Formats: sequence, C-alpha cells, structure tokens
Amino acid sequence: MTKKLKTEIRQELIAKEALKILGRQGLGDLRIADLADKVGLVPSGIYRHFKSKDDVIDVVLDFAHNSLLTNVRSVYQENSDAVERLKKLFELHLRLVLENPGIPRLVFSEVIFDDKARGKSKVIEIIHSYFTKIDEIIRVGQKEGQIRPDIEPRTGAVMFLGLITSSVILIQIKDREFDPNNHIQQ
Amino acid sequence: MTKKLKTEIRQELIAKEALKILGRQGLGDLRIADLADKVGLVPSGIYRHFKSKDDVIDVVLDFAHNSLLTNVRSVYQENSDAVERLKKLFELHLRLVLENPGIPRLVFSEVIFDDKARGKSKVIEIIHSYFTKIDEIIRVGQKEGQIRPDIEPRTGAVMFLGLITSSVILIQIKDREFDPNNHIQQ
DNA sequence: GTCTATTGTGAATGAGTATTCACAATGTAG
DNA sequence: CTACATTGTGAATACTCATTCACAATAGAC
Repeated sequence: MTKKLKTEIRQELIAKEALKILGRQGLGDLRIADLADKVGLVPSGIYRHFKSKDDVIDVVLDFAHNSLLTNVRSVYQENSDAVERLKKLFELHLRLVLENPGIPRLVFSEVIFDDKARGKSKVIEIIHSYFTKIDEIIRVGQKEGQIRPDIEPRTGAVMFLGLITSSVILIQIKDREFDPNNHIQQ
Repeated sequence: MTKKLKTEIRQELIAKEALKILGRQGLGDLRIADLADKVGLVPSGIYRHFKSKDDVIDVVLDFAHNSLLTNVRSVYQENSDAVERLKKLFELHLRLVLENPGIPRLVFSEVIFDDKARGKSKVIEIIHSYFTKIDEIIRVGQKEGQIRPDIEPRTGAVMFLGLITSSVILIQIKDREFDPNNHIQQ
C-alpha cells in the first residue's frame, strides 16, 4: 500500500500532477485514473482528497490565478515605468507558461471547448481581471507620459494579450524553431 | 419519416449544422444525438452519411481550411500592396470567424484540448500553412519596399496572427463591449 | 500497546454517448 | 409495376470514465 499522507500534502501532489498532465496532454486527456496512477494511488483514492474531478481543476485554476496576480504585483514593485512594466510582465508571463504549459491549456480549454457552466465563469473572471490590470498599467503610463496618449488603453491591452496568447499558442503547436524571446524586442 | 435525401446533400446539411453547434456550444457539447435532431434524423441516421463523428469534424475542418485559403488567394488578387493585403486579410478573416465562430472554436479545441492524434495533425497543418502564407506576404512586401526591412517576417506573422487570435478569443469571451473593428486601425 | 480517525484499496455502479444492426420506408431504374 | 439499392428508424450494444462504498491498513493520541 502506498504511504499514507496528510490530505493537504496529497492534495498538493495531486494538483501538481494534474498540472503536468494538462501541460503534456491537455484537458481532454486528464483522467482520474491516470492522475491516481501518477501519484501512486488507485482512482478512488483521489476522492479522499477531492470531492470531484472539477474540484481538482478548480485548485489548478486557483494556482494559475494566483500566479498571474503575483506577476502583476511584482512588476508594480520592481518597475516604475509603464513600458518597463509591460515588458517585464510579458517576460514573467512567458516564463510562467513555459514552465507550466498546463495553465494556458486549461484556461483556453475551459473557454473554448465547452459551453457548460463549470469552471468557465471562474476562468472568465481570471482573464477579465488580468485584462483589466494590463489596461490599468497602460492608463497609468499615459497619465505619466510614458505611453502615447492616442492609444486606447483597451486596444493596447488587446494587443498585449494578443502577443502573449499567440506566443502561447504557437508554442503549443510546438513549432520548434519558434523562440518567443526573439520576438519580444521587436 | 424524414424525407430521404441524397447522401451528398445530407452530408452538407449535417456539416453545416455541426458548424453551427460548434459556434454556439463548442466541441465539448457536440453530440451526435443533437446533430441528428437538428437535421431531422435519428442518431443512427448520421452513420448513413459519415463513418464516425470524427469524420464529421474532418469535413468541417476541410471547410475551414478552404475558407482560409480562399481569403489568401483573394487578397493576392485584389491588392498589390503588402500592407493593404494584410489589412484586407485581417478583415476577411474577421468576417469569416464572426460568421462562423465554430471555426476558431474547433481549431483551438483540437490544438489545445486534446493531445490524441485524431484531427490534430490536420489542424496543425492548416495553421502552419496559413502562417507560412502570411509570412510570405510580408516577405514580398519587404522586397518591394512596402514594409520596413528590419522586421523579421516571422515576427510580423506572429504579431499578425496574435492580433487575430486575441480578437477571436476576446469575442469568445463575449466581452460585449469589444468591437474588433475599433482596434484594427490602431 | 490499544483505539480511533484518517487514508488507501478493489470491486461495483451508473451516467453519458458513440456506434451497430436488423428491419422499414422510399426513391428510382428497367 | 417491380425489384433493388439507398436512406431512415428504434432498439440494442459497447465503451469510457467518474464516482461510490464496504473493507483494510496505517498513523498518531492516549
């Protein structure tokens, strides 16, 4: 029998493993049985620590949400120039999704794949809040004269997110030649 | 009993309806039973015209592929300036996905949701070929001096696709205030 | 060391859905 | 009008998975 672990520990292990699977195979291939296997349990064991599969996903989403907010906070502290903040945020975001490809996969899956309620509202909240914060950075930058005032903040945010998402998607497609870092400067 | 129709006709009706469902509800909610219902058949009826559900999806993907290629061809014929071509292509693309939201939903689903073989390779081919063609437009524009030569074509293509995909995604999220057309100019 | 709560197990259960198949209706060629 | 191929039907069938549950092992409190 697998060693017994406190439920907080197991939860964490399970969530981490779920994120890995999401990164490698996507939400469509996330099975409770696989997950259990990877953490050394039988399927029913998962249910000692999570009420349902959706709950596992929820925890992963929370992790993603926190990571994004952490990044935003970080660029506010470490940079005072808006353009610098955006650059830095892009860099942090890229690092985050490169290290955890499961995050964008999960987020996009929830948005695009399925219309059912489930975690979708949660995901939309996450994106919306992130979007608003980017918008905010741009506004501040304009007020302080670091960004051209004739750019609509929303448009800027759209483009910024666009650059991010397309990079992420291209990475997904595993166009191996593609190195996002090359493109940041331009 | 529902009127009997030649299989080519029925196939087309089924594929069209599948595209509609994909647009409204996403790949995760595409059921053979629903599909049958919408075209006025019972589930087993679908199998008179398609070998499997994946085959239905394949036909929809073919439709998407053709549409994209048609757009590219069109901008080559109607515009000689590269920047104009890109603008026009963006416009056509936007129109296409607005009229057929099922196309981007399906494409993204296949790429992001699932790692299984299935149509994925087909989707990757589609995106890759589209990407290459955008790259091509930029190259030609540089050769003829309509686009700054210091931009890497690949980078340009990334940004262009990025703008497109982020627009599409934002539309998905149904941020109602969002009107992509506002942002094209900027 | 014993007792009890917690965690792990293995075998069902059950829901959701694609797919198959024998049969029925219908269109069409002759 | 008849026969045959094509298309539609309804009832199985089969599969994949999440989830449940009674039971077993283990850890920690006393």
